[in-house]
Amino acid sequence: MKLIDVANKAGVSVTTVSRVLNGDQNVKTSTRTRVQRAMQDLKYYPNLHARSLARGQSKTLGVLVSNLDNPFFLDIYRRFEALALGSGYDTVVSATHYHPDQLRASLRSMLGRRVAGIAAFVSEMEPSLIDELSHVEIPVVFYDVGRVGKRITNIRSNYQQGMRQLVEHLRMLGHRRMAFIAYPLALQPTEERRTTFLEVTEQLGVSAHVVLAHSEEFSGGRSATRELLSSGFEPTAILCVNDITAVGVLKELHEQGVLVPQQISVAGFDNILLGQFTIPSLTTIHIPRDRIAELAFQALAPSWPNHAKQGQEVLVDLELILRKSTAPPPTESA
Amino acid sequence: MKLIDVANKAGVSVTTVSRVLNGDQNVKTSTRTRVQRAMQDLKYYPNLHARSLARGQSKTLGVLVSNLDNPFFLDIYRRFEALALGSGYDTVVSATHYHPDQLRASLRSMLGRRVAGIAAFVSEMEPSLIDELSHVEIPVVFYDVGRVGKRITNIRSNYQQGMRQLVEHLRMLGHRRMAFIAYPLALQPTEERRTTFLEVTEQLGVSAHVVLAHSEEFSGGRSATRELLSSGFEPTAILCVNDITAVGVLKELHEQGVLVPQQISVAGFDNILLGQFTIPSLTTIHIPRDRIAELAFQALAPSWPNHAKQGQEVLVDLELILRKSTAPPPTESA
DNA sequence: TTGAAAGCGGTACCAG
DNA sequence: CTGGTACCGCTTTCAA
Repeated sequence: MKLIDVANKAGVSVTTVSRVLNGDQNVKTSTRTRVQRAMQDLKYYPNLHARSLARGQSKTLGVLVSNLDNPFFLDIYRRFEALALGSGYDTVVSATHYHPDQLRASLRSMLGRRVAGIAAFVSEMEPSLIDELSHVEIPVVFYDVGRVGKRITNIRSNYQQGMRQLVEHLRMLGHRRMAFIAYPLALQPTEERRTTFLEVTEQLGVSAHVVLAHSEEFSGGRSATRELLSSGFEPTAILCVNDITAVGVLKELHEQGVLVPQQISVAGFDNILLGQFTIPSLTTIHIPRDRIAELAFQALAPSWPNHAKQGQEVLVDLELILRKSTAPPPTESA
Repeated sequence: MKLIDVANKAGVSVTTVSRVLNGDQNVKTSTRTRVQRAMQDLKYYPNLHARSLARGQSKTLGVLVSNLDNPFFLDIYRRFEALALGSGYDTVVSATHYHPDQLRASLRSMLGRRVAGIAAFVSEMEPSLIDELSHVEIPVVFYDVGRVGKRITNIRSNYQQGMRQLVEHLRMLGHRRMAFIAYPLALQPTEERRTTFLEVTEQLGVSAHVVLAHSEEFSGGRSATRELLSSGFEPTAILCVNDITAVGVLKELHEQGVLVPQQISVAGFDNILLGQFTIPSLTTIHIPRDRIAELAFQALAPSWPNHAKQGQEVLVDLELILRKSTAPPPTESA
C-alpha cells in the first residue's frame, strides 16, 4: 500500500496525497476528505524509511543508556522521551549493558538511522568513541562523561558538593568511621563518587574504607556488606555508590541482625523511588534526573526556548535527602 | 558521506562498494581491501533508511510494553532483545504507559518502519487494534491479550494454576481470610488475576476481599493496605496483583507495626528480583519471563528451529516461590 | 569480478 | 489548488 495507490483510489496525484499527509493547507477541503477516505479504506500508513530518505533527516533522537535495569537511567529516559514526544520527535533507546562494543554498535545503528541528535547517558564511553562522535554533524550531549565540543554539550553532576553534604551530615551526627561500597567496574562516574568520598572524608578527618561490590545488582550490596563486616574496619556508617546497592546492604544487615540506623547508618546515592519504600527508608543524595533530561533535550532540540545550552558544560547540583536509615552512631561504651 | 563517495575514492562502482558492505564473496580481495580502506578513511556508515527502502524490509522487530518501570516487562524485553541481537535483528521498544492512544501511535510508527514482526506485551490492547493488526502482513505475538490468528501467536500465563497454588498454600498454612490488592485499571491480565483469586478462594471456601490500589506504583500498595486495615475485614494474608504492589504493602505494614509474616502474611506475583531483597523476602508466583521472551521471539523469527509455534496459543505454567513473607496465621485466642 | 541502471516510496521544487 | 518529476542513498538484476 503506497502513496500512489491512495492517489489512484482518490483520483489525484501523489503530490496531493503527500500534501494531505503532511497537513499542507493548500488543499481544497473536499479533496482532502476524499484522500483521507482513500487512506482509511486502504489502511494506508506511510513508509517512514522512504520519508526519512527523501527528507534527509529523521525527527528521531537517539538515547544511549548503560543499563535500563537501574531506575535511575529509566527515569531520565522517561522524561526525555516525554519531552521529545511533545516536540514531535521519535525516540530510540539502546541499553549498552556497560559494553563498549555494544555501545559502538548502537551508535553506528543510530547514526545509520540518521538520528537528529544523540544523548548518551553511559558510563563506559571511551575517548575514541567521543572522538568519533565529535566528527559527526549532529548535536550530541553527554552525561557525566565526555567533553564539550562544537556540537557537544556536557552535563555533569556535582559529586563533590553532593558527597560533601552527605559526609558532613554523618560527621555531624557523630560518625567517625565510614565505609564506601563502590562499583566493580572502572566507570568514570562511579569512580568519581569513590574518589570524592575519599577526598571529602580526608578533609573532614574521618577514617574511610572502600570495598568493591562485585555486581551492579542488589546482590552486590549484600556480598560487599558481608565482606565489610568481616574486614575488621567496623564502620558506623556505610555509604553506597547508588541506591540499588544500598538496598542489598540493608538486606544483609537485617539478616545479620544489625539494626539500621541504630547500630549502623546506611546511605545511598541517586534517590530512586524505591528508597522511600525500603525498611528503613533510605537517606540518599538526590540527582535531579528530570532536570538532566530537560537539559539534554534542550541541547538536542533546535528552536527550543533556551537552546543556548548547546556546546556548553552544565554542572548540576545534588541534594541531600534525609530519611530513616541514618542516625547517630551507637555510643561507644567499650 | 554516501556510497558513491566511497566508490569514487576507491575507484570502483557503487555496486562493488555495496557488495563489500554486504559481505558478498564475489569481490577480488585487493578490491575489497581498497574499498574497506576508503570506507574507514571517509568514516562511512550506511544510511539504514535507504537500505531498508531498497530491501523492502528491515530486520527490525518491534516490542510494545505497557510499562518499563516494572522490572517484569523489562526482564522480558531484555531477553527478547538478546535473542534478536543474536540473530541479527535490531529491536525497537516503545512503552505505552497503559494509554491506548500511545499504543496506537507506537504501532503506527512501527508499521511505518516496516518492522519484520511485532511482540506486544501490553495490557491495554483493544479489540479494534487487534483487528487492525491481524490485517497486517507481518507476524505478531501477544502476551496475555489478543487471540490467535493467521500470523498471530498468543502466549498466555496460566493464572488459574498459579493462583491456585498460592491460595492452597496459604489455606494449608491455616489462613481463612485473604485479601487481594488489585490494579486500579481494568486491564485484562490483572483483571484475570483478580477474578481467578475470587474463583479459587470460593472453591476453597476461604473468605475473600478485594481492594483496589490507586496507582501501579509502590505507593498503590501502601495506600491500599491502609484502606484494607481499616476496612474491618482483618485478613490474615494479603495477596497482591504484583510484586511492586507487595513492596508497598510490606512497607505500610511495617510502619503500622504489623509483623510480617507473624501477624499477616503477604504474597506478590511475578517474582521480580527485588522480591529476594525485601524485608522479609517475598513469597510470590514466578512467571517465566525468559521462556515467554523466547516463545515470542520464536514466533517472530522465521527460520528458527521450532518456528512451528507461529499462529498458536501457548499456555505458560507458573510456579509458587516460597520465601519468608508467608507463615501460619496467628492463633486466634480471642 | 565488475558496472550500469532500474527501482524502493516518499518529498519538494517548479509549473500551470 | 493541483500535478509532473527529479532526487534521497542503497540494493539488485542483467550484461559485460
